[in-house]
Amino acid sequence: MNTSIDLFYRKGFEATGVREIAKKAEVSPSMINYHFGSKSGILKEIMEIFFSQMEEYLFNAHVEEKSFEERIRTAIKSLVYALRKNEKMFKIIMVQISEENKELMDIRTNKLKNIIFKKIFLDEFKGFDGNVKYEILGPALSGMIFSHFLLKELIPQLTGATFDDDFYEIYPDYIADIYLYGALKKLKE
Amino acid sequence: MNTSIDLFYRKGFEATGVREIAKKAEVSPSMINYHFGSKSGILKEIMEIFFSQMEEYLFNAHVEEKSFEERIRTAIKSLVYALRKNEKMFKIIMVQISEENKELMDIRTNKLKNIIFKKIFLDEFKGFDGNVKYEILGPALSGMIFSHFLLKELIPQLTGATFDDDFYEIYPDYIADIYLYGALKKLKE
DNA sequence: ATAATTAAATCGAACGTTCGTTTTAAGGGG
DNA sequence: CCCCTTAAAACGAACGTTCGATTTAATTAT
Repeated sequence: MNTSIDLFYRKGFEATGVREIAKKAEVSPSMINYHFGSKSGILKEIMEIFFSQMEEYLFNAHVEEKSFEERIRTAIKSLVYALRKNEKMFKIIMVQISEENKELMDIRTNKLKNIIFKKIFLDEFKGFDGNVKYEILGPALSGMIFSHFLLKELIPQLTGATFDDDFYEIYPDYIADIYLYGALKKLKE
Repeated sequence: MNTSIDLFYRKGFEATGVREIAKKAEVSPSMINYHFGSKSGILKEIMEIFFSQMEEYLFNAHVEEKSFEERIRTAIKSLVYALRKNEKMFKIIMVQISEENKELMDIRTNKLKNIIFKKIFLDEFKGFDGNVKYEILGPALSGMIFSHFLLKELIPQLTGATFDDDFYEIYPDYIADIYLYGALKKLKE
C-alpha cells in the first residue's frame, strides 16, 4: 500500500506498473492480485483508507455550538490537518481516477459529499438567507485548501515558499482570515 | 490535437493510447509520430498552445495604472476568462504531466511563473510592506480559481451548481468580493 | 506546357516491448 | 489442512514506435 501510494502520487496511476510496485515493495507480483484483486483494487483500497481517516479526523471537530466564525475556523483547521496527514492519498483520489471508471467515480463523489462537503461546508453555512451563493462560497473556501495540496509540488517553485511545520502553524488561521475578512484587511495590517 | 485534448482531459494522458487518438481523429497512428515526434510531443504542443493563448489573453488586461482593488478585479476577470477558454488544456497541463518527465515539468514551471504568476499575482501585490505573506495570499486567490477548473466535473455533483454563461457572468466579481472583503460581508448582504 | 524531380503527407502492417492478469508448482506456519 | 507467500512461466492484449510503400503537392527542367 505505501509503495503504491508513493508511486501513484509521483508517477500517476496509469504510469505505474504492477511489476514496479511489487519490486519496490519486495513482494511477488502475484501477491498484488491475490490481495487486491486487481490493480484498481489498490486504488479502491486507497480510497477506503483515505475516507475513513478523513471521517475520523473531521468527526473530532465538534462544530455544533459555536459562532459561524468559530465554526469556519475549526473546520479549516481540521480539514488542513486531516489533508496534510493524507496528502498523497488525497491527490491520487482527486486527480488519478479516470472518468471511465464509473465505480470509483461514484464512490468518490458520495464520500466527498457525505464526509467533507456535508460535514465541513454545508453545516457551517446554515442559518443564512437564501440569496447567498453557497455554490460559490463553499468551493471558494475548499478550493483554497484543496489546491494547496493538489499543487503542493508546484507552489514552492513558483513562490519560494517552504511548507514546514512552522508554515502549517499559521496557515489555517491565515486562510480563515482571508476567507472571513478578506485580503485587503490582511494587507493593511 | 482536438481529439488528443478531449481524450487526455477525460481519460488522462497515460490512459489514452496513440491508436485511440488516431482512430477517433480518423488518421493513421503513424501520423502522430510523424507530426509530433512522439506521444509526449502532443503534450508539449498542448503546453505551447495553451501558454501562448494565456499570454495573449492576459496581456490584453492592462493593470498598471489602477488601484489595487481594480487591479485584482481585472486580474481575476481575465484569468477566469482565459482559463475558461482553455479549461481542458489547463487541467491536462496541471494534472497530467508526470514528475518523471523533467523536460515538460521545467517548461511548465517556467511558463507558469512568467506568464501567470508574475503577470497576474506578483505585479498586483507591489507596494505593500514586507511582513505580508504573499506566499499565502497569492496561492489563496489562484487556488480558488484554479480548483474551480481542476475540479469542474466534481463540483456540480456535490453542490448542484451549473456552470453556464450566467454563472460566469457573476463569478469573477463574486470571487473578487470574497477575496478582497471576505465571505462574512457577502453573507451579511 | 509538359515532363521530371523532389518534398511532404499519409497509410497499413509490423516491430519489439510491456501491460495486467492467471496459472503452475513448491514451500512454510499456525 | 488451509492460508500466505514465493518464483517462474505464460497469456492475450495493448503499448509506442518504425517501416517501406503510396499518394499528393510543389518545384524545376526542358
